[in-house]
Amino acid sequence: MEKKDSIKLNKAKPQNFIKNIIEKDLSMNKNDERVHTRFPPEPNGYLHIGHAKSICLNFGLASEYKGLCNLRFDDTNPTKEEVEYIESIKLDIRWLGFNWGDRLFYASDYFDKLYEYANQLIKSKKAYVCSLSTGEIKEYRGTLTQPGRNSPYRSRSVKENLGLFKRMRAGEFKEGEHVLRAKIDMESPNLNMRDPVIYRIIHESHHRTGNKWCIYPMYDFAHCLEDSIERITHSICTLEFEDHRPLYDWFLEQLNLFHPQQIEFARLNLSYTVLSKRKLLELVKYGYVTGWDDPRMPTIAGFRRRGYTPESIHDFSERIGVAKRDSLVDVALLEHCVREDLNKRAMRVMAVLRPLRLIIDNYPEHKVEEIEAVNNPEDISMGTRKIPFSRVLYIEQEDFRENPPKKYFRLFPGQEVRLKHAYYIKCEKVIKDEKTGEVKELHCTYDPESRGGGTADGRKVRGTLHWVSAAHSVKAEVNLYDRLFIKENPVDCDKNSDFKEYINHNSVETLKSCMVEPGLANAVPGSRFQFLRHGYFCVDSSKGKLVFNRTVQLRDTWAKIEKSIKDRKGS
RNA sequence: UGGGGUGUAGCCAAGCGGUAAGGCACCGGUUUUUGGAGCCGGUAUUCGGAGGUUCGAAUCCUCCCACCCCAGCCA
Repeated sequence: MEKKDSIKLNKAKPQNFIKNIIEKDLSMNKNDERVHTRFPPEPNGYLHIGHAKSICLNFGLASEYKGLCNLRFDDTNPTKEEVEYIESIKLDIRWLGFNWGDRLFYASDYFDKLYEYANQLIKSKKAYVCSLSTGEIKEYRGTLTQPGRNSPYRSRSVKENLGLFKRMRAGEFKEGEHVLRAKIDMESPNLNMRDPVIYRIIHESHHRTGNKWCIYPMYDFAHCLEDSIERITHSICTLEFEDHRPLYDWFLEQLNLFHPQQIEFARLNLSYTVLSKRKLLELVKYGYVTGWDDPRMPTIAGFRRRGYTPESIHDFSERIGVAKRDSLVDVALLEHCVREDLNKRAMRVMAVLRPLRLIIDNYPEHKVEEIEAVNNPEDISMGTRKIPFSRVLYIEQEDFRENPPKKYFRLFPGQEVRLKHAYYIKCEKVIKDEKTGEVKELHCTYDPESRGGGTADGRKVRGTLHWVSAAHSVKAEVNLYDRLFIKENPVDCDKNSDFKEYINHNSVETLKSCMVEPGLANAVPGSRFQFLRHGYFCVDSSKGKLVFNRTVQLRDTWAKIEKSIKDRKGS
């Protein structure tokens, strides 16, 4: 009994090290028992599934502990940022179902304050204007194994620094002429502490502050202060910032400000794709994909167009957990998450992707019947619909074999199968192209007593095929997607090769002559369906044409059996 | 040969001195008008390795090994 209860509890509340920290803080009354997180993207690209993990984490933690989560654009570098990205990021977060309320902030909102803090550091002799060139700064910094050397400008007077910094701001200098640096320790084993640059001159217009500024704060200086200003309690970021934490803490201590806690977790890696803005940008720029929202892209926009649901992405991010270990999550888990979600929600329809004509010889020529079909066997409340049935149908090419392999229980000469929702049919004759030998059409007979898919004599058939009535079906285009890369971890390559070498050049197959049941003619863009026995598909918005994108295939046991038969033969 | 991290099944991941959760994948079986879904069952004598402490170690100690991150005026 007791064991059962504890299992239930674990299931209901999976733990991770961040929750442990928060719960400990809460129990010690730290931060007045507040939990306040933030999601701080730089608007320099589209969000991907790795960001979704961070979004779910930050907003999820806030809601679980009755706290708040801010959205903050970390726009401290005008050379890389664009308004287009801001809009896409907001859209993606909303689509995921999160709400930042009235807490939308920008780092650039704090430029005045940040400038004040910098002056304060100068006054307390903790910052100085350095006039070394970029190359010289690098040289003075030393290496991983050798300590750095003090800049000759390190001992400038407070007065001189104040004056120079003011003139930097006034635009009196060219880019690179001077920087403001924190005065810490050039011999620190942590490179980040060797007098890091905290302000640099950039003569470029900023998307929000225009030409008001020509000096911009660096991440390390700005981020901790932004967090502090917003009274963030837990500042969650990825592992590569672990080395920056001492600096994060240093600024807050020097300025004696509210001190959020930085916590680092491992970023998401997903098999058979890449998750870095730089690499995704390359795919877009060089035309490997059609854009940031190409359904093959691991971007949130891509998954949306692919037919993924926000719920499935939440579920995924819950299941992968949060830890500090570098990991490569199997994309099969993500696929499982959408299947599970869509299985419960998607309406079943029949669509023949590669049509093969089938004529029922003993069915009256002009007769049309309306067959009732269940919309979703997982959810009877979704009701039923009528589908036309007639003498000439289309079935799937792969549902017929003239010479069936072992265990094949679809249609072949002499074999009886069921047409889903309709009748039993038996294959009587195969018409082939005389020259190519290609199967052109099938002639079958049906059992009028089997309407609805069962017979009075109770005889069983193994196979059930989907079909559409030729005269009533609607033509559609279907995009079948496969993984974008052929290598599980495309980034794992030696120095002289590139991740692009592992691109799967057959990652999309477009079928232009698919036949779908008539009810789909007016399907709304974005709506999702299960194509019976195929997978989940969603309507892509495109002018005039009916286009479906395959979200994910159904599990295919037969494909596995067939493969194992082939493998056995081969060996 | 500097510093910071991380090693639990094929892939994730819990575990915090009391005798290895859970999910995905995989393999059986059952059921089925989707070769889908469901249901039932199986899969780590052992936690990177070697020592040590302890009645008892994945958990504590010591040494070793492997992998990741850091030398932007990017974030």
